[in-house]
Amino acid sequence: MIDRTTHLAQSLDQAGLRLTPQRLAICKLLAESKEHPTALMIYEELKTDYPSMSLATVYNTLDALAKLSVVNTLGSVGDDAVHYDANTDPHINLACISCHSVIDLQSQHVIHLQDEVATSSGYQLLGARVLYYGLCPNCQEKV
Amino acid sequence: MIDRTTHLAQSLDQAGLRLTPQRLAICKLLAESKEHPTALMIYEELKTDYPSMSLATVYNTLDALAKLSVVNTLGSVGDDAVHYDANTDPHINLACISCHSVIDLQSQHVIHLQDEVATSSGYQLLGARVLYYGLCPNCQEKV
DNA sequence: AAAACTAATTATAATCATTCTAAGTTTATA
DNA sequence: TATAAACTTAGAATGATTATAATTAGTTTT
Repeated sequence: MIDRTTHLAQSLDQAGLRLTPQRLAICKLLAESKEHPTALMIYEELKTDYPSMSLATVYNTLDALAKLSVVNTLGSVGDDAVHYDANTDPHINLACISCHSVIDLQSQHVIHLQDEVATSSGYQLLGARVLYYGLCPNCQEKV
Repeated sequence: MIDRTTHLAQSLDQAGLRLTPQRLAICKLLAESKEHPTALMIYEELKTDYPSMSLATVYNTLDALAKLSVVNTLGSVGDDAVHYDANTDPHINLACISCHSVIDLQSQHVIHLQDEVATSSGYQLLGARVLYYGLCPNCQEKV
């Protein structure tokens, strides 16, 4: 079982892209994060270790990873910024439109779903965005 | 079986919002469209009948409908613009990242999925975004 | 192991979807 | 009819993302 950081890095490598320290750091952060970060969030977190890092590099790397279908783009969650998910196994994302958190949810149904779409649609599938949104338990209390 | 345009209009009405001609036109277009339009697409289409229509009104109305959970926001489909879906019955959206078209797909699994998330997540669900993306049969040929 | 070439990064500027603001219109109400 | 509240409009502002140009790093050639 190959770890997720390696998987992302290998994908870049196999696509003929260089494994620069910046790219590796982005892969690592994205692979280990559970919070489905935006480009800006990644940039902010890496600033400490890579003070010269440019936001453009983050966007470029995320684009490359998305094109290689090893990360999914979840789109905005009420905060006008694209969130990314390095977990491309079939699963559900649950977003809170109040605190903008995103969590994962396992489900058998979503695995069947993916199979179904892949075989019956005629599309060459490159990614998925299975996201339900609403108020998380925490934010429901605040109302 | 109430028709979809009426449903959208009633939702605005019941929320205490006025049913202006602009809002009604937006509801109608959105309800009858099969192409999951963006704000700009709606604006362009309504320009002929409503030359004074402002893009801001389109955005405002879409926001209101989304907040009322009677339309879902699909996010971008490779074109950097948010697409909207007035069909909130559980179903799948299939997007082509090349021609930016979006079609619907029925599935039993997605109905179960919605039930499962609603009952087991603890979230107060307000909408869904079940979208698979890839290349449509048409665009596969072009490659 | 320097020269020549290519790829990647950076800083900054440009773009463009979306949101905000202020002014003017329409509708509802007294 | 006056008054206020809700809406629409046009245009300005915002801010995420993308493009550009210059610099740096890596690779290949000789």
